[in-house]
Amino acid sequence: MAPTSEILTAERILEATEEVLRRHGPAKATVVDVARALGVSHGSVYRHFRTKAALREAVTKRWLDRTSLTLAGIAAGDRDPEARLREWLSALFEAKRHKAGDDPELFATYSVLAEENGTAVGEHIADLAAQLTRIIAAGTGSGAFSVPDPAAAARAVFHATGRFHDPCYAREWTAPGIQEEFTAVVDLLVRGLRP
Amino acid sequence: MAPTSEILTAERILEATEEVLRRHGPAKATVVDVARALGVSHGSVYRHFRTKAALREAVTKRWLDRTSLTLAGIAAGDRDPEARLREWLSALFEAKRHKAGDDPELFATYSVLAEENGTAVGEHIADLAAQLTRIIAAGTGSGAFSVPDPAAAARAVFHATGRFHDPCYAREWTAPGIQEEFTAVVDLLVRGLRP
DNA sequence: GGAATGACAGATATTGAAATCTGTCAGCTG
DNA sequence: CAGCTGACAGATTTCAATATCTGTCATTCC
Repeated sequence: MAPTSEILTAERILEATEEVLRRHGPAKATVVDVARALGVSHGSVYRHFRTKAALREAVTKRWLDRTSLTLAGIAAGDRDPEARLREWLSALFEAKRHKAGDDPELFATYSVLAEENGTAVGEHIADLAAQLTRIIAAGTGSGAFSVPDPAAAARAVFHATGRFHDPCYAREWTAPGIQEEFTAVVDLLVRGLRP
Repeated sequence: MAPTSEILTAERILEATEEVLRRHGPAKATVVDVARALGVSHGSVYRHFRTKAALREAVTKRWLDRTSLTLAGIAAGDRDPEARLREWLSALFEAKRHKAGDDPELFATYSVLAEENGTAVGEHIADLAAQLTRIIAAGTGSGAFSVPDPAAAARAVFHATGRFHDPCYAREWTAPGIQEEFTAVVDLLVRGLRP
């Protein structure tokens, strides 16, 4: 089960940590568990990550980066900016909603990790805001949108749609009518961006 | 300290409960504490409130109603709808921000109460949304706004400004630049409401 | 010699017994 | 007799002893 033959890398530790977090949850996942899963002593884990907090932060970053990547594909698309904006926001909502709905425990686990890694989350949000900025800037270029500051508008759009991507609202994502709420907010924002 | 002379009313119990919650916090405030503060036995409290949960819900409702009342004054004002909308949203944000900033512990206490009383919060939100609906409907009447469904638009505006009134964002209300973020979101929404 | 180990000290979490609390109700009291 | 009390059973919380974990480092092992 635990291949001691392979070299111990940061990558393998991160994978084992994700598995331990999935199995035990954020409160009970220990460094000793991770070491056990890898068939090494916990001292070896500390050779690659200075503290438990650093290990958890690295796992959090990996998780956040995976979402960023999917959305980056949409942001870089060639559809007209308004459609791209709607698609991007829908994709973000869909992704979050499915993660929360398919495996609530795992989602709760990563929500806890996100809570304790404000910095990593901040960078992730900055990354997403940058993607939004590119879409909105493309819109101002093509005349589809008209805003004084695309970056500020992007942050505003991101904040205004928080209800549909912030984990603290996860429990409401299964409520009936949530899709209509989402559409209503996006429609209002898109109208606000147009000339 | 505890005037046993007066008649024990639901009102007096609610006041004592607020005081106990303020002193001990939501986790340690017990029905026995409330009874002690009133100089009566805890059995008497149960004569007015069937359960501890019912008592806490009543306190929550009172607290929420106090906010609703202040805002109702603005919603019923006679300024032009756009100014009234901006004023109403600013007042909501200001009220929350001050409550959270002036006495963080009390705010945290009431946030916990709100968490456990989803129904009361739901009614409060419906109430606020109704106030917003009145403002927006006035705007569609005067031609300041143009929306197909004022009630839906009101909900959308309320949800889109969640970052500036939902307790789960309280920690960000002291961040520098929050006022600019607020203005950016409100500007975007107001533009979206205009014809 | 570079990577891994495991014993260790201090910090944190778990556990189960004791204390407190919730909700009820028969009876007291004014 | 309407309102209040206080004893009670079962649920929940507290607390201190016990166990586990984190992070270090001298030592071991290829």
